[in-house]
Amino acid sequence: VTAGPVPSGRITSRRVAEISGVSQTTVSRVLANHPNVSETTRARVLRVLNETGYAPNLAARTMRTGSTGAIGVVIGRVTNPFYPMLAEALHQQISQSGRTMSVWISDGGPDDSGELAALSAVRERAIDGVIYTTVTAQSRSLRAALELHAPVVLLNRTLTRLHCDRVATDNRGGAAAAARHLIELGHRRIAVVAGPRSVSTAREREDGFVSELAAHGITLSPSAVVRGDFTHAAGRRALGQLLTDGPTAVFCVNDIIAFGVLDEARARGILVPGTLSVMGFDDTDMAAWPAFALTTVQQPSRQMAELGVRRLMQRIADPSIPPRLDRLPASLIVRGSTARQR
Amino acid sequence: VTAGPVPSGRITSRRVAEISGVSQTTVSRVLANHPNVSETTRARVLRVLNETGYAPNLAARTMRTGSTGAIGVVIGRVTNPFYPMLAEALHQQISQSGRTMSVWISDGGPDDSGELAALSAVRERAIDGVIYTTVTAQSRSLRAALELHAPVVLLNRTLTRLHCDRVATDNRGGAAAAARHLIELGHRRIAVVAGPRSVSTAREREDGFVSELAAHGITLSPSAVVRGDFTHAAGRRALGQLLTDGPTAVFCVNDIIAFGVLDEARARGILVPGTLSVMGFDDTDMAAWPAFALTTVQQPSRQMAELGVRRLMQRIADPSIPPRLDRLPASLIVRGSTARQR
DNA sequence: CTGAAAGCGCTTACAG
DNA sequence: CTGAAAGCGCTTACAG
Repeated sequence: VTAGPVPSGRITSRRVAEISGVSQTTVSRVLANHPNVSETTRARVLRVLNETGYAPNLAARTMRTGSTGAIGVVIGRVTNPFYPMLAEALHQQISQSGRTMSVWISDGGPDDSGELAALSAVRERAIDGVIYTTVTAQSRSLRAALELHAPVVLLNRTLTRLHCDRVATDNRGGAAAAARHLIELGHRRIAVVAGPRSVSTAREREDGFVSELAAHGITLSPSAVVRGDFTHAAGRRALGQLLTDGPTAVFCVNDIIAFGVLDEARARGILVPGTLSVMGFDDTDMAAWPAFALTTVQQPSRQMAELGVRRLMQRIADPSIPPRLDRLPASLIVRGSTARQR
Repeated sequence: VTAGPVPSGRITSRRVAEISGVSQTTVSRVLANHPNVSETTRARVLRVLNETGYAPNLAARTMRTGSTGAIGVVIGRVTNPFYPMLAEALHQQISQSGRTMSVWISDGGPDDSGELAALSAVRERAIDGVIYTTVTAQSRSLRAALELHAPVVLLNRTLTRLHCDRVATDNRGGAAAAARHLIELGHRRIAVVAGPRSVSTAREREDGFVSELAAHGITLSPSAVVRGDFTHAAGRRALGQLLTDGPTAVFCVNDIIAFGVLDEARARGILVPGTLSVMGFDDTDMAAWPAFALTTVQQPSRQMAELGVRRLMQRIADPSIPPRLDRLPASLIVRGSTARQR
């Protein structure tokens, strides 16, 4: 009887043991820095380890320990530059903790293939846990993941009343600050370019902005709120629709939409901020470029990433701790795209 | 003697076998769609599989088959939007083939931590192979990976005289097309914003552009070539330095640099394309926005991703095939940032 | 301080 | 058509 799987090709700890003249157990002990190894033995094994360029087989280790060292990240499409930024911040945190990052790109639809694939990976124990950044109210696989008690953290976009760790920006507070900024500049005819109500970030920013206006006695006509997706093209289209109302300021629920609005204004010869003030939300790199000089609300993406990864590690270490919701503060960044209303 | 590793918590094929009243071997056969299973047995096992929500343990499968189903991707920083674009294209290809994508972010330095971590992952057999997109002449870990005969593909940036699969854009050809475009528009005082000579893409584009100018009898003074990194800030700085020469056109070795040049021109009140024509290379999404309307050279990033992943699969399937170099054609995209020299 | 042995959860050659 | 068994390469409790 000879069951013959594919040989590794690479050197194993057993081979290192043979060469060193010790047991495989001892090699494992040296690798784990176990104290109970004599100095001479340790030195001998370390030399062989170095000479052979031994690297432990992760699958074997995973099989024994149950931990893969990989973290899944479900991230939004690159058409919104906020996601690459967030992905890079997450990568830095995950790498720093000595783990690997597996990525799935997702739009956050009801049966999104990225979310499904990530769920599959948790179920197959290919990853230790997942950070979802683009869930929507329709996400079906998220519910499945939670039923399996998979280690999950919702970052950026969240869902209410879910027994699950969540890390998000204080979107309402940030949007309220944006509203106060425009009010202080004397704007009264204000428009909003919003997103789908099923997306928490868009909804919270829209509501936070509208509430703050209301608190200052400003109500928006229904035609002053245009809803689209998170793209440059949607921003361009939205401005076209809003112009009939003749607003003096437009608040966009994220930067990429604001860039679209700015570009449409540019194409139509509308002066920003002279004739129209424009605001965004995110503070992506481009917002600071002279082409846009966008007044916006900064999301603390590094802190979000740091806290999100930390929460996931805690969840993996102890599945019984009660889920937490963290809201990180957003800050107003004033640039050249907003000005006093004359 | 009871050696007690961490229990999986999730259901195993052995447990499915118990419930179904068959051997674990039979469960494996059903999972593998093996023909030698009676229909009644298959139906019974499938029902239990469904009811229990069984998912195979990847580490165990990897241990047996030697394949992880994961592909590593080493990608550049998000400060250059070309990389998120390329990463998304690679993700699509990798997902489509039913595999997982592990990501490392790298600057491509001599001992870059991202490259090192990716090399580690291949050595530990955590991934089946790696696609490097940011190697430089200094990359040390790449040489180590090749010595180990790890399945490696160089995508985008390559190195010459390396026994290794490479997929890249025809950078020289694309840059030559850019040169002809400017010449046809009547430009003679032309400047170049180049990158480090150790980076193949930057070097090939610079050389291709300069050679084509030379072929048309135009030689550049040394001060007409400014070298920087691939950032918006470097583009802004470069234009400041180039202005003393009074060029009528600037070719930038990538889009992000060109955006910096355009923004510096905007900040200084220099009219584009009236006073200055500007060209880039990549054709990132933003290049088409009214804010930039950048004439540029399009990289075939989807085809690059498709071919890169295919080459890696072939390499994994058969390590003995001779390495190939694929050059994909680049195409000129004319927009509003270039005009006839008056 | 050191080693023999169990076992993580699969796949697959072999026997019936 | 079905099952018992080997073995992938580790970690770790147990014995000495």
